[in-house]
Amino acid sequence: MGLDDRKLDVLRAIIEDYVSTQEPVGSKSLVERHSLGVSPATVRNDMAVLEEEGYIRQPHTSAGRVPTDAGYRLFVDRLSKIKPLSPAERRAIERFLLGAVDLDDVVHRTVRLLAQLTRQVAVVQYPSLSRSKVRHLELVPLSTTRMMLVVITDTGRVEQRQVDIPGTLPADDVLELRRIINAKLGGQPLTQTPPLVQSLVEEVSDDLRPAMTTLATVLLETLVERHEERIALAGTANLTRGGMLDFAGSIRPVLEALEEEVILLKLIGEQSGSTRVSIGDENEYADLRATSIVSTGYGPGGQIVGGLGVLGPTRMDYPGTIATVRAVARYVGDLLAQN
Amino acid sequence: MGLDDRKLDVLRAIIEDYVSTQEPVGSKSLVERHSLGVSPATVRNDMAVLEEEGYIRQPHTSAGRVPTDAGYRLFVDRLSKIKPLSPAERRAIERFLLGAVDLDDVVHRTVRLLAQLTRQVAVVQYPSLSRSKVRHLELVPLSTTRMMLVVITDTGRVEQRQVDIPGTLPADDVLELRRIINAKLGGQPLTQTPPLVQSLVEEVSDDLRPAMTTLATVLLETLVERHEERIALAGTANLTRGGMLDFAGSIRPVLEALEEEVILLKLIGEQSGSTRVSIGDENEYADLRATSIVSTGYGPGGQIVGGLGVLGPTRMDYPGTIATVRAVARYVGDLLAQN
DNA sequence: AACTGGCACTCGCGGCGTACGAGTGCCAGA
DNA sequence: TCTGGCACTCGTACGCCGCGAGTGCCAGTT
Repeated sequence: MGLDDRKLDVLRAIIEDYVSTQEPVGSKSLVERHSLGVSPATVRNDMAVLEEEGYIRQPHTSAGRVPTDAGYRLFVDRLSKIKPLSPAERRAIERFLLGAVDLDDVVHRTVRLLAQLTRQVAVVQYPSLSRSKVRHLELVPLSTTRMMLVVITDTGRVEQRQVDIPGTLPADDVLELRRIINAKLGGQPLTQTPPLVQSLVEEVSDDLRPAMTTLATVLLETLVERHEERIALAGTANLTRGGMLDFAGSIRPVLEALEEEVILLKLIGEQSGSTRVSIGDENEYADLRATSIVSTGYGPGGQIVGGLGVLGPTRMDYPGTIATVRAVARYVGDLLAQN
Repeated sequence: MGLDDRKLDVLRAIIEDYVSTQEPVGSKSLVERHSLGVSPATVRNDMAVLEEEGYIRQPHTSAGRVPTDAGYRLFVDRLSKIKPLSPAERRAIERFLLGAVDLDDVVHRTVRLLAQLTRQVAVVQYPSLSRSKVRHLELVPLSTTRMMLVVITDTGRVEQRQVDIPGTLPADDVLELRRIINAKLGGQPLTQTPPLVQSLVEEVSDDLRPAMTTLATVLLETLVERHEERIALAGTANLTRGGMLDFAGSIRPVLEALEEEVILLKLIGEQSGSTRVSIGDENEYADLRATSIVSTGYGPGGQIVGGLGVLGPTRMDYPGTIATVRAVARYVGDLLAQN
């Protein structure tokens, strides 16, 4: 038993045909469309073995074969070569991302670009605060008892919160608070800030203490506890491609899952540098068991600050999608490095 | 001819039944479910008239009647009373919106709340910059040749852009620029800023002029030209309710339209105070001809700073939806007034 | 031992004809 | 002006059947 080279060729051919036609593929059409050098009967024997091993299956007795999740997995791991991008695609990426003016813009352009190139649903995580460093903190007085706290990170993210100060605070004190906070937190990774924020309170004179205590609380909330991560989404309309033949007739659960930021973050968030492919069942969310996710990390230089990826039916063009996702991630990383 | 009261009652009954069952309604079941006090035959005559007048139609000869867009329009304008919200709904709104910490949070909570209550797709426009006043402008030096420009509006929006300054700029000059800009623009409606921004350049000494010119350009771009408006969206999964019987079998064009911010803005953006209902054909976008939009403006006090609304199949519960949209808008306005 | 051609078998799909029944329009009578 | 009755329409569900793609198996060839 085991799988010799020809059986693997057959599997690859089945997957390629099925991905492009979306119809179960039979032994006869296989030999017609690929130069396998053997007869349909031989292919049938190979198919029987592949089915026994769980890489393909028959939707019904008198139909052709369809890849299983395990089949796609084998294909992705060992049978497919990453397609190089066409020059047209490279140009599209550059043109699309060029001219982005701020982080929001970069993220939005990226997610739309990904959706358009892969014709799948695209997801981009904003640079994670936990991978960012504090570049600057600003305190803007809004009234005598209220100010705005603005945190700017080295990845370009800007978070802001309004803070009610107990008692009033002269302008000089505001400057002093700002100086102290920046001296302590500036340049520090956000993951390191909690102990530093705690210690802030001890650094100020007694009369500034109440204000600093309030600020410290808000800082911790803003930077660590709350909506720490953000997500951008595009291309949901692509779910309806292929006449809804994928997704067992209902894209509802998929749309619902896509509205849950928590789920999306688990899927594409905070990646390592390598590309990850999650196929069908491998996914931990039952609602997404009919989908595959291709995701990777991105960031300036070799550093990873966030994740991005696409989600589509298990029947997807893995080599092409993987290539596109990687290329886009690299371009975005370069773009961030320039700032 | 003309429509006497009973005919209008019949139309109302048809719409109510059709909205709840999603099936063409016949004369017999109508008299069974409503106390119209007449026989099916009479209802049939009324139906014939209503059909002639274009308020209802038959999908096919041997089927019941279905409301037309004109029928819904008449219903909304003259036949329906706004449903008062249930206490449970009021409580849900309060609970959901309470505890929002900043504008982003308010908008996100609002849009999810709307989607949940109406079981439709919800859209919320961020407070429009064109309806906002400048509360404060901040210049944050990031390096010797680059700074960040932060604009804070009275509606809580914070826009920021990085600016490359020609030549270097001492800290004192930065403060001076900030002072001048704030003096000129602070408290001004953003719509009034373009001429003011122009005049900024003339107000500074020669050595600050290049920097101020650059800043003025970026200010104009940020405040007026670029992505001026933002949108939040939720509940797209609700489009698939009712087994895709609405939308003529494909929700694809609807999803595509929802990804176009420009379209959404036209639909729900910058409203007057009154609630607007756009039914089916009335909509100018062909892709949305199977949908209705209920939208209204919101803002602190009597002022309108943005729009919000929901989008669903023409077969929707108009009285309930209108009531919910209005109630949510009022709560959000109150919330904004508190800041 | 591996491959091939041939053959009988399976079974999903599409087309067709039929019975059913919900719903209608019309008309004569109250 | 409303009502009951009646003939008519027509979309849908159902059952039947033939087609054909595709299979598994086997005997024969290399």
